[in-house]
Amino acid sequence: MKEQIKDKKTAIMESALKLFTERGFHGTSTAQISKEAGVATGTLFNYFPTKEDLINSLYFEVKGQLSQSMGKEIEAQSTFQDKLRKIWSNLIKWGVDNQEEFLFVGQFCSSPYITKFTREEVMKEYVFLHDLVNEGIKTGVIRDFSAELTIAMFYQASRTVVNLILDSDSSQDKNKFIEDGFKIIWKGLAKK
Amino acid sequence: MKEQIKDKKTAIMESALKLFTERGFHGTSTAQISKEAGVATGTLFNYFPTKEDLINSLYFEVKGQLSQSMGKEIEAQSTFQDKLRKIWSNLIKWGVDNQEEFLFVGQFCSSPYITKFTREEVMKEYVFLHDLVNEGIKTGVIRDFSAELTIAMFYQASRTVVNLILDSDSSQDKNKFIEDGFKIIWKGLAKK
DNA sequence: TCTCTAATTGACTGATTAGTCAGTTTACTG
DNA sequence: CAGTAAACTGACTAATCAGTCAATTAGAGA
Repeated sequence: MKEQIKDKKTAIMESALKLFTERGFHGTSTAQISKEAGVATGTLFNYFPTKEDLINSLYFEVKGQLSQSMGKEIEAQSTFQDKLRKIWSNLIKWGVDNQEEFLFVGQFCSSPYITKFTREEVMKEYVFLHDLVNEGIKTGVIRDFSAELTIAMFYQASRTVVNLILDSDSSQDKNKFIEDGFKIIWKGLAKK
Repeated sequence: MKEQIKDKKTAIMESALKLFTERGFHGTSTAQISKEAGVATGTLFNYFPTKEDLINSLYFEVKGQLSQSMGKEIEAQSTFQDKLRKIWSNLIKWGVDNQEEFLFVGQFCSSPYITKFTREEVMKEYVFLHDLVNEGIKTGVIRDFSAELTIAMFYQASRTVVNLILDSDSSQDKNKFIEDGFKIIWKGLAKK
């Protein structure tokens, strides 16, 4: 039964994710979500007391996945620049490979749903990025701006590149965007 | 009567803008909008055949305002860097001074409402930015990346800074964010 | 003042919404 | 097998939705 539980719950979350990115939060009804998941309406409310709970759970789930993908194989990188480069490509790969999740995060973050509390709560998962940036500043590899600004500029730049890739038809532009995007943000942040 | 028309129409648009940023598109009903505007429901549908028409009109209106603010006093600037610097501060000033409009644009652009067509349609207003960037590339002031990438990185960086300012309590951080943000994006884009 | 036209109104409609709950099925235990 | 607890169902509800339209109001010209 444990397996069943997970099956239905994930089915609901997957359907919700798909429909939310297609039609928006309020544009998607709980009835549509349960139908798409092949589940009764009541089951949805068994797992998520309200629709807003579902949206929030989805956001934490997706942000967790993103944060995990982001940190992959960083230790294997020797220089600070290589580490940042790896995070850069991890972020972009995640966005391109998980288009729905990527769009969902964008939608959620620009929506009135997100509170300052939620944003700060999620930020906790990015402590290691914060530490890395502070280390880079201390060792003089990157310029001494506030870590908040540095991280935000870096993260949003990666989102910009993903959006360009998703809009672009040609797949050869893809790598150019990734390379050139990093050139821009790295030169902007690096000390020399 | 001409005056009346404009009064009611703008009242509707202003109320819609306010409520959309507070509660999202689907989260705001046409009844709420008309009530807030001090107008009957029927009047709203007199000016905007459907709710989607209202949202779209609002987007074009707001983007027009933004594009106008962005280009202010550029001719007065002599160097290319000064021009970009002016656009940078214009963009940020607009976002900070027109918070609702700023958030609305963000919400709309990340929503499923926006089509590739709408995005391209709005892009036409930014031809002068495109020209400026191409000129910068040709004269060797900025690095030779695709104008699309350059503009997107620059524009999104300015949005990032506005978001940081809106989240920040201290007003002395504000100028620091604007200054440092430009340092980052300029060094990233400039040739030397 | 009267007339005509266009703007405005808000009660109304059929459809849809988030969420409920009494009853049914399922799977495990003893 | 019987007993039980939890998962699951879907018809149901009160509220709300986008959009309509017949009736009313207001202003401009004669």
